[in-house]
Amino acid sequence: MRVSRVKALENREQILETAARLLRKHGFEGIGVADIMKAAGLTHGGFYRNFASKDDLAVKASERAIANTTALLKNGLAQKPKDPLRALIEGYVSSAHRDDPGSGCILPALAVDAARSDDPALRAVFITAIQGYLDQIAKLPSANPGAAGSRHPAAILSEMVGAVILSRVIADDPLAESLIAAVVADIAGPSPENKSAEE
Amino acid sequence: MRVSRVKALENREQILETAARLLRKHGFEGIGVADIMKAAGLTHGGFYRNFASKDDLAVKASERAIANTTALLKNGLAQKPKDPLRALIEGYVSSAHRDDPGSGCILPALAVDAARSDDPALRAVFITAIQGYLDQIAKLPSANPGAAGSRHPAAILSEMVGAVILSRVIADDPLAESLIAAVVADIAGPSPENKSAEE
DNA sequence: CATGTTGCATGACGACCATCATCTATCAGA
DNA sequence: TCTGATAGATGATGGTCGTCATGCAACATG
Repeated sequence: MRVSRVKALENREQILETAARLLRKHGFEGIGVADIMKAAGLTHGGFYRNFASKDDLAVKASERAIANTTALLKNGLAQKPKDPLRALIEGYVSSAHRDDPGSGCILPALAVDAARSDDPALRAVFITAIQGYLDQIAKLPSANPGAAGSRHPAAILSEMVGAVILSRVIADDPLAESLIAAVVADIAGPSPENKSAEE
Repeated sequence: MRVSRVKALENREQILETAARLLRKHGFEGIGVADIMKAAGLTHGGFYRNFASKDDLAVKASERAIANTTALLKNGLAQKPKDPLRALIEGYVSSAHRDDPGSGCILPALAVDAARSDDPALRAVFITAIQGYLDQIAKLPSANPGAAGSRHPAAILSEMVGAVILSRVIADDPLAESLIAAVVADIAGPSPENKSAEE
């Protein structure tokens, strides 16, 4: 079953995108090569012509996932230049992000799996991702020049990641919504529409 | 190979403690029943006389892990009644906790695995654990009655959990230490010994 | 148009896994 | 002391997994 070169490239793309989604959803050990290939519309046979191993796929798919979400992030922030920190947090710490790990940030989805791995290449990908987030947050104009002061980017990122993970555990429990609301307010301050009621 | 009743109880305890440690270290899918039993000094044969399934063990071992760490927590806090929030954070967001997931809090270790699970019993255990932490934090005398104000417990817990997870990813990188320091200072304020240099 | 090349399907292999059946040696109660 | 009960060892089973060998059909080059 040979296929044209452009089709072969499309297939590889499809494998990468599918893997990026399924690995985030099920974890590195929660889904197998055969299932990923099947979801990509192929059989498991051609896998090792595209990737050296499942670990190799994990690295490439993680890089792809990061690239996709950072692109989304930049687009989202560019459209809301007024309060970028709030825009970031409201998108990140949200029920939509909680309910769709397959197309969300890799940190709440896979950081724990990466921490358990002893593959240096995989860890490097995640370290770079963390650094990227920290740099992005540091560049954000401090949205809270007042009482709360401007916090260290590592503190903000930790809170974002932890909030998404905890909200995924409690998921359908009403507690999840209040947790999300509390964290958004904690980082970005009280929501603008309620601001007049403050002080 | 029958064994006395007290010995049988000891064995069950040993399985639980070993499982609580190894599951936190490797994740629910990262270690098997046979390896847990071997580490507990037994063979895999007697497992199903003690537990209904591996999922059942995951529930019981998670409960055990929570009981152990909350006991440690209460002891630690009782010995430092001056600034309990700081004591909590300095113990939780620390390189010691980062480097030993096997005897640490289950939330950074296993919450992601629990979120992926569809076992209601397992999820219930983790929801209870989160609630317990939130209640404990809420009861803590607000250590920052000043500028930073008293934050929502969910915000503090999210930051704690996220910080430990991220620090485990970057582990040996020097970035890990600065992340820990930044988060501790963010939650508990500047460390007391440096306090005179503040303001 | 001819032919060597190659992407992918089929299928198999060995390792590992959760689970269970069976056996046996020892304990606990009479 | 005798005997039924049982904790745990041994071993097997069916399933899943990552990985690879082989074969084929279609492409790209001449």
